[in-house]
Amino acid sequence: MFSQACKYAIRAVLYLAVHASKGKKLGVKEIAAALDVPKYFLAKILQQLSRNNLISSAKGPSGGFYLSEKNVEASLKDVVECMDGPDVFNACILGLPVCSSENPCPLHIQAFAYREGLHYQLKHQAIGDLAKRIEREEQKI
Amino acid sequence: MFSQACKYAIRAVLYLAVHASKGKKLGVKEIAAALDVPKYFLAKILQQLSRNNLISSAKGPSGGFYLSEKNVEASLKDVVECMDGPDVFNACILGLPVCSSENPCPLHIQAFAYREGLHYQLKHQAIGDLAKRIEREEQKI
DNA sequence: AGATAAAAGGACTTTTTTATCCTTTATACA
DNA sequence: TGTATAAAGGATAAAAAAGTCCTTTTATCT
Repeated sequence: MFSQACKYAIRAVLYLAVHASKGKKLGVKEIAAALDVPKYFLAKILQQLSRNNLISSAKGPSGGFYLSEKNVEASLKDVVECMDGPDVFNACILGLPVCSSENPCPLHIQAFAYREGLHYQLKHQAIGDLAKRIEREEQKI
Repeated sequence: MFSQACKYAIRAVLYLAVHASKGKKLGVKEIAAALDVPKYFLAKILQQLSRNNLISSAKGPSGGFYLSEKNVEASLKDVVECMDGPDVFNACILGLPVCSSENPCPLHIQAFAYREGLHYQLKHQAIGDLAKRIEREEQKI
């Protein structure tokens, strides 16, 4: 479903949402260690998220990554599309160039409901709200 | 979700279910042309499916691929697991090593329905039945 | 101003996936 | 029995994804 980079991105964003803030930035090293993820690869991913204004960063001593108030309002759908492109939730499950409700591939019906469901959920939940649930339920990231 | 090889495999199997039979075998070349898929790559995929008894084949003149009566009773879940391994429908969407209903990742609830629903549908529908529907509704493969 | 810390960016390597080609084996049929 | 046909199998090539390293830029603090 998601590329490795996208998985790391989602986890990093959620980790930042829970553990960082403008006053408490986190460096790549810390995040990579906490998530048990390759450090340099994660650095690239955070760069990309930062360039696309999905996370915030500061250089220099006491610098690092965090989520601004604006960032917290975005959704994981934005993160996913930033990493894996805009078609993740629309592409045909069999890779057919044309596949829609009018012109469905043999698995369209089976795949549509579920994919669309995930899409909807990721789209309509703010990262900040998700983070609150994660804290409340003490979920691992 | 599925690897390219897996997508080709699903399409090839359905194509055989609709267009081939023991009395009317199809060669790689024909199938590849019909599906607009790389020929040699498809050959490898058909080999693998054949080795795992998900499709049938015959060498020599008037040889080719087809589905036996047994093959037709299998499900696309078998095809998918043959190509992408047994964990496709169980693996955590974020790649976490432990992720279950008891110990859910932050996206477990959202993803579970999606994956499990597709899994169920692919598992409980025989390839032969799917093929009938494809013919009836004149769907593209 | 100088030293240090951390992200940004570019270049590169490794691994995996996708795709191609060539040789061998099996079989049908004249 | 020889020839042609088609899958099976092995080896390799090309492309994409994952992962690493090095240099530059920006900021902080003394």
